Amino acid sequence: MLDPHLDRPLFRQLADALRDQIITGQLTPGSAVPSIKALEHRYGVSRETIRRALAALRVEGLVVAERGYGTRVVDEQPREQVKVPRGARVRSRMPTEAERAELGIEPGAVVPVLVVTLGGRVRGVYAADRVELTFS
Amino acid sequence: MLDPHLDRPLFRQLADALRDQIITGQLTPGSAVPSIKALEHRYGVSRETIRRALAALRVEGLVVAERGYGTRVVDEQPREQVKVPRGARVRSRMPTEAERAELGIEPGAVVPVLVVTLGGRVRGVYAADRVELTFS
DNA sequence: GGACATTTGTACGTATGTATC
DNA sequence: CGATACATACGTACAAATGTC
Repeated sequence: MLDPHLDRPLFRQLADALRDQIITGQLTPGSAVPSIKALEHRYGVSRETIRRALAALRVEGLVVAERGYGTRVVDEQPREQVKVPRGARVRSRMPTEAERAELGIEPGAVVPVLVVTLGGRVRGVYAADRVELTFS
Repeated sequence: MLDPHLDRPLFRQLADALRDQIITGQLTPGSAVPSIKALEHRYGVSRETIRRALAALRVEGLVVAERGYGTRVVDEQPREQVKVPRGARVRSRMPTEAERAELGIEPGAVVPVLVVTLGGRVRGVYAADRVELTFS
């Protein structure tokens, strides 16, 4: 399955394989990703390789890890519609630690924030996986 | 400086220290972050701990790593102003690999994308570190 | 509550590959 | 070509959180 001789790093090959399983529905939202130990046996690579592959998927926002429990495919939540006033400007970036805490972004989840400003003043900071901005 | 007995993991303490140096201007945009070896000596922790700290800062979009050269503090670019039409909706998420390639997001950089849709159809996908949406 | 197995998190060591200077 | 610097990948050990019996 994984080929150390390919140009692509092993952990990326593994991430590709798992991503494919998520996209094709073999791993469904909310379901558990096989444990690190299981993946070690399944793919014959070391723990670090597994962990880096899972870390890459976390960065893509596809999975979240929970200590003592396991890693699961993210279950998309219904999004709140947030109205953006005229004249506003919108940026997106990664949150600071303080923002993570305030917005309740789970440790291990990689979620951008949407920042709405009006006249240079911040009007709102939103976790990007829970809102959709509307311009109307 | 770093204290293994604190509740906070070493690599996060180190990330905090480096982030502080960036925010306070001791490490200026575009300047080099000390090399992994230098940081090993400076803080007395292992290479992996250093790398995880730097990885955390990359996830925050504060630094980028360049193989064979080093790690440097990101230099914020002037942002293109993109007008959003009435009725549009905007989401933000992490890019797919294909989008990364298309938008020219460097490997190792953690940059969200802004997705503008109108009537359910995608009108634009932008690298979040290079644009600001305006609604007027 | 306590004991235990499972699972992820953290942290160290070591070796090799690859790109830049 | 050599030195430097980051990337990948193996191994090991212990800590911390969770669930089960």
